[in-house]
Amino acid sequence: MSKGENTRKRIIAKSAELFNQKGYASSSLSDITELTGIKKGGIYRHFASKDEIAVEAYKYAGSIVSGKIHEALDRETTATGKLLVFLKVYENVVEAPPFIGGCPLLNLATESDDGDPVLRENARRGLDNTLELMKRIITEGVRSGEFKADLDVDALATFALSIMEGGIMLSKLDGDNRHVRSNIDSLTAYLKTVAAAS
Amino acid sequence: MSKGENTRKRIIAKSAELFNQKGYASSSLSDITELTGIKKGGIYRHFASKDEIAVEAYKYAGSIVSGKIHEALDRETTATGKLLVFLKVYENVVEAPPFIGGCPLLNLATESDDGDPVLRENARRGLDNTLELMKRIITEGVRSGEFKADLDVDALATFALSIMEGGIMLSKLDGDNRHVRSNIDSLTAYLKTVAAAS
DNA sequence: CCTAAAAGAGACCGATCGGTATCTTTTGGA
DNA sequence: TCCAAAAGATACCGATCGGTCTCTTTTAGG
Repeated sequence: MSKGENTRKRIIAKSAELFNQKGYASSSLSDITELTGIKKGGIYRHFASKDEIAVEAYKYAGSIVSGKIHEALDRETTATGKLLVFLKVYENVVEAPPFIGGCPLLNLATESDDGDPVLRENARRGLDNTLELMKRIITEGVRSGEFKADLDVDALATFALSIMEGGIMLSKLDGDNRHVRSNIDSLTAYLKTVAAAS
Repeated sequence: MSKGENTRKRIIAKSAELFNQKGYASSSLSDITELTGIKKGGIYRHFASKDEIAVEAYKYAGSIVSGKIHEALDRETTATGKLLVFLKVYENVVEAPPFIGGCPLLNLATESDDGDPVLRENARRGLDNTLELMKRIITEGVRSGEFKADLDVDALATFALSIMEGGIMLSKLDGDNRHVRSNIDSLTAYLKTVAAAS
């Protein structure tokens, strides 16, 4: 890996942490120069605009979180267990989120849903990917007989992701993990009600 | 009401719409002068800082939403019906949210949870008030025998609010109300599982 | 109707914004 | 080892940021 590639990746990594905490609009190029120790001239050799940095930074943050989710997914054998992974990854969101600043999808979505179209499109793709992954898990749960045959797959995916994102928002604002954690229990209870009769 | 008070309220109302859509950091004083037709000199006669405008604007947006929720609450007689009101107020969030830009609590929370402490404190109070209102509704549902006696009141309040906020985020980003709407159905189903046996 | 106080306009402040052009340093392959 | 290309620093750009100061206009009570 060339020096340039290395630098580019360091800029992306540091910017991702910055953006996911302060938000895109509140973060400046000067913040990035401070964090990376690279002056503006050096940064703009690797990126065309602040927007391009933001897009790459978001992809990076998303890939980190996605990686941790997939790791945890591999350790689960049931659809129920796999669905709960999405919440459990954030069960210590206050002190130890999978990526500093919390859920990149939630942060980018709320910042861009009435604004910047290119950032919004990236967020939309992240939402779509996550929902699709959940739906595959749920569909497999139906196929294997773990869930009722007439289960509404889309509705459950939306429900689980909403609970996850909503819980993250509450816990981060409150500074207390209890919201995410109690949502894990509540969703667990709900999943039992959509399980196939045994 | 004096001319000054009137102007102050107009600035707050317009700023609230602006902030709830673009976010606090992305909105400038110049945006406010354009929206209100009042120059900076005039604006700063009524407010000490942009922060003060933001605080008042958030209170205003919150009071509008709160008003609509309470209206709808009065039309419901059961705890189940009242809890669903919080989601139903947002069932057309894409084209017709109770306040333009979506849920002020969600927007302010995600923008301030790693930043501005005074805005964050305001968001925290909004969260607390909403959860308390929900808990009163749930407690009354337990007392009246609508819900199981051993129901975890805090957990259900957290659950319902998470579903509401998460659903709003998904629907706004996706540009489709189906997430909020399917969450209404899912929460309805869940509430039946915590109802007292009949 | 008069006038003092309230309200608002306009011009300006230093700081910082995102971005660029040019010059210097570093890198790594021939 | 040399040297061209890659990488980065420095200095600068116009625009806009939040905020202030002063002057003019409007308002409303006596």
